[in-house]
Amino acid sequence: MSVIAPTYSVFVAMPELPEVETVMRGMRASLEGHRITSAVARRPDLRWPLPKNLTTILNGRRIESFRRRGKYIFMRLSGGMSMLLHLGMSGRVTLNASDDVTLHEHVTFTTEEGRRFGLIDPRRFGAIDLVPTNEEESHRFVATMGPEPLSPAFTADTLAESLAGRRSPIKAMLLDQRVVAGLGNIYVCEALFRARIHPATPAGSLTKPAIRRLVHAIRAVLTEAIAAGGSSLRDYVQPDGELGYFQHAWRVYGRAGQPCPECSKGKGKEACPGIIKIMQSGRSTFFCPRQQPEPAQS
DNA sequence: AAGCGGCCCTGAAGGC
DNA sequence: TGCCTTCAGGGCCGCT
Repeated sequence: MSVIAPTYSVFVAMPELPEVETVMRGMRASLEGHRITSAVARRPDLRWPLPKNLTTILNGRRIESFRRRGKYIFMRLSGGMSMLLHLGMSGRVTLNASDDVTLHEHVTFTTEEGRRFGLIDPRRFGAIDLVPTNEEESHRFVATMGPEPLSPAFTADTLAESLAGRRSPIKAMLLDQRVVAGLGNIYVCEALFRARIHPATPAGSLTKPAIRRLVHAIRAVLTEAIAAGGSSLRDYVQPDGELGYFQHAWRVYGRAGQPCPECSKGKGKEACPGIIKIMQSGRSTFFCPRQQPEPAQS
């Protein structure tokens, strides 16, 4: 008999790559090798209709492994089937929680080994689908997705190629999952700040040094956030959920009106107006106008 | 065809 | 206190 960890839930406010990675690691630690003995779907759809035979197909299968692609989690099952999971905006996973069904807990399954998995998603922007394991990469959710930002395939050269000729603001381009996988509003803001790039810069006008800084900044912020989320998951065993601790490391996101953490360090900080918020394509963008000046017009 | 706005959904937060 | 409006955003859809 295996040791069952204390009850906990994995909560993330806005699941981007690091949060999805954290959730996937929690699922792997709790569920890998287990056999599903019951599955329940309490509504027919999330963002899209659930597979009609979802619970029937899950039932009896062994959970063999997990992997992440962008913001999607693949749970590979015995018999050559994979379940895709997207947490949308408000997705939360409970593992080994109580038998009580939580509000907005749309899907639940339990394992022979005594684990209970629950997917809670109030806004229902999340998704679940099934796909044969050998066809994972051609599933419509991931087929057109760009490179994993932490993989060797994501380089200044490949990013420059994607951005060439594009007049959209770099902020919008980085949110496009076809350009690079897994980034959302928070980490795009953070990466642009670290790379000292104005979010409205036309993507195709970025210089190669700027693109190199951007690739480095994206890798750094994601790596740090995964480390923080991981430690949060490892240490965190309360039932009611809490943000991973990386939220405290945000330098610009959600900090409108506050001093810029970079400008505050150096001379001339009185010339910095602090972090400001603008709207781009209906999304909020946070940046420092002094660290990230508007690009020179040419 | 690139680019952009609208839409889905619920809960939190702010205004009066 | 309570009701109302606004905002949050991932990703798809449709219009230009």
